Amino acid sequence: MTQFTEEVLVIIKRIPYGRVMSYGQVARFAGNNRGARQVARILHSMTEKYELPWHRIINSKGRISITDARYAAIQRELLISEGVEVSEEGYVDISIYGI
DNA sequence: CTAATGACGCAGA
DNA sequence: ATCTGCGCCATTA
Repeated sequence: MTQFTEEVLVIIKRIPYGRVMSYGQVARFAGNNRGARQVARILHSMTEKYELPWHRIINSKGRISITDARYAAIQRELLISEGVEVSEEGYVDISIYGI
């Protein structure tokens, strides 16, 4: 467990309800402006062990970036259940729901 | 040790 | 909007 990982977990826990952040944004907040990929991998492996709002993390284009269609669908539903508008293609208006 | 991989990001075309 | 190439870096083979 690196310090970066802990920082990332804390940052994600602080994302307010109904808002979203990008991987790169989280990485920068955690002190590593180039750690987007690491953030992605952390979420990929830690989502079931920690109670994290992992669904509030999308890519910088404001789009759901999960390759696994099943999980992508789940994330979309979770966001919608929080009042976030998500298109069929998985797009979110970051100018509204972004940080 | 090298090489491939990927829930990413950004600049170009 | 879509696609490509490059950079990045921990993890895995």
